[in-house]
Amino acid sequence: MPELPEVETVIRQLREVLPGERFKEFRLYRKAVMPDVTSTNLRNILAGKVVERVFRRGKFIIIDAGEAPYLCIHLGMTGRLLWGTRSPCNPRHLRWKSEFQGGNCLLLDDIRCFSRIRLLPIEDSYLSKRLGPEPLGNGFDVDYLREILQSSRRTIKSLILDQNLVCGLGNIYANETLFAARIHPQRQGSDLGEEDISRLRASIVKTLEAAIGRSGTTISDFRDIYGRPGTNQNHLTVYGREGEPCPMCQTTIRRFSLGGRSSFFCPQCQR
DNA sequence: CTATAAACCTGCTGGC
DNA sequence: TGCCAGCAGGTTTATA
Repeated sequence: MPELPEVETVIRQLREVLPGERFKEFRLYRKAVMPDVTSTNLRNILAGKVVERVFRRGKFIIIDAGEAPYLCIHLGMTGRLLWGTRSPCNPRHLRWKSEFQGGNCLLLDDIRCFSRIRLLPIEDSYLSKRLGPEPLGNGFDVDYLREILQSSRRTIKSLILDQNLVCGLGNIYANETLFAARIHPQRQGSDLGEEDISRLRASIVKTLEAAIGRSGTTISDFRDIYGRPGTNQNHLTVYGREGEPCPMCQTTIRRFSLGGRSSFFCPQCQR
């Protein structure tokens, strides 16, 4: 579910409510979502600390409470972070909860339990070194993109999905972006020319920014912190549209499997 | 180096 | 109506 635009939607809302909140108690209902620390341990480390800042790195949500390790949350496929003034009666698949002094709550609701919550040392090596640059940040320019593409024989789709190379794209936006750039998902990285690279970069930025402007894509599971869906699903060009006409040329959109994931493309527009 | 499959989970849909 | 196969926004690890 949550790719960069959905996570961005969530952190922008968290920024409105979390700073100033003081951690009090934690509940863990499914060990798998927080494998490295117990809730008792988490309380010992964070209780009494005040949230200072919330930010995003790729698809990770990071809560900074000052002189403490970062609370780092990844929503996996079906994770939702829900905000409540008290414990809401009905999060269907409650896996984890953080209670704040004063009665506010942050809940993790996740059907499939692929979400992960961890404590990370400030300046964690994974976030700073292993994860690629932000596609909407300064490091993601044409020179960088050319550098990572021209030396690789991998398909362009697997390259832009690789979080170590550029972070935040998932299957929906990889498909949408390649359509916008008129590039076939199976093209080899090293095969792309200067025009392709430049169009690809612009398409990634444009596609992600448009989706953020629409508060993310809700196929079925994504919700913001108040439980509301996004609207970008009404603007998808190829994802989930096998058999339908291409919005540009009316050619029938096709689907095939690449790296175990569905790829949608227009055989006319994308070469 | 690159690609594929499986594993981790649950729920929904479509075909028979 | 009921059952089962297949599929789903992600990531990591193993295998070829």
